[in-house]
Amino acid sequence: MENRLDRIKKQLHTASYKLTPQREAIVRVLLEHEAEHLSAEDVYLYIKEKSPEIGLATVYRTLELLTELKIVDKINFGDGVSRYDLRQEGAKHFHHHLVCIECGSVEEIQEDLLGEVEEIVEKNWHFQIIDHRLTFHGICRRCQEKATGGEKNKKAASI
Amino acid sequence: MENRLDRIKKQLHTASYKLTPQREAIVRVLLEHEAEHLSAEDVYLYIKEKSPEIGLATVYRTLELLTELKIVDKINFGDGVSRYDLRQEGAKHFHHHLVCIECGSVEEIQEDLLGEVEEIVEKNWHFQIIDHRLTFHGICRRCQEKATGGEKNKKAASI
DNA sequence: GTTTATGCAAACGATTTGCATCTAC
DNA sequence: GTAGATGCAAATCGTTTGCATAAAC
Repeated sequence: MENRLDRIKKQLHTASYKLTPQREAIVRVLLEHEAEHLSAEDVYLYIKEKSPEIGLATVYRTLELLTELKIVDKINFGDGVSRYDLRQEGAKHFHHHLVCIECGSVEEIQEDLLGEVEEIVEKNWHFQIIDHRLTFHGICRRCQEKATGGEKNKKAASI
Repeated sequence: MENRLDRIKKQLHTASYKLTPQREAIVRVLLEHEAEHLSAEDVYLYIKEKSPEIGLATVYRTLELLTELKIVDKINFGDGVSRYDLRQEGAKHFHHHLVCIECGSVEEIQEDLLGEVEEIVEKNWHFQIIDHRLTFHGICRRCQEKATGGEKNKKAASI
């Protein structure tokens, strides 16, 4: 974990960006909450606990910076908020997501399942693929089990 | 085309929504600009040419309505604007998109290329898929040709 | 006639920006 | 010392909402 932080710091340095405590704090929060899909506001609130003087604008600016450097990926599940996801180290491609339309949970698939599909697209559409976004909308395992158990929970979350 | 409009009108009627001229105008615009990926503002401007008294709020409300009825799909390419795409008649799934990071053009893939991938996901992740969003980011054919100084690549894109 | 839809303007929330101040280098 | 980064507040932009009026049924 410490290694990973250091490597990100080096990336910033290499790209000649200054290493401010705010930037470090933001990266730390992302590392500590890797499984969640934090919005800028989420990151801001986490940091505020320890460093109350940070500004939301700085969070936005830093997240944009990290997106440019391909350290994080900016995703949008259609709810009007951008979320920021640490990219797996060395990952060429963005991972996939499973969004539950019942409970809103988001699961990640790290494997790249699109190899064959991309070959087809590159060949038949003459499109040179650089990255992809794949999200499945459906019912997660927990909600499936809930549904078959008792037909009560109906907290629809439409996208 | 006229048939399609009528069928959509019937869908509205069946769901007991009123058939207002505004709603019809919005559907017409969507039908006339099927290849584009119109934002609410785009739709608004197109309609304004012929019916200047329409309000932007009505456009938003109608597009939301059409999304609920699964007549259109709401997409987001990450530029902060929602776009609305007519769904192919009878399509169970959302079509795929090819977004060019050079020129910003958006191409559509109507075929469903995810059959096998979805089987894998349902089986290995126990996730019941209802719909999907798949977007490839890369370089479109035209921009590739531009980059290589006009290298010819005449193979037909057939499937 | 009742219910639903509309248009307008105001409200809203997420994100961006201008600017004076600060800080990493 | 200087270029770049920050914090704050104000501005911006897409979208939603309240409400009185109008139109579809």
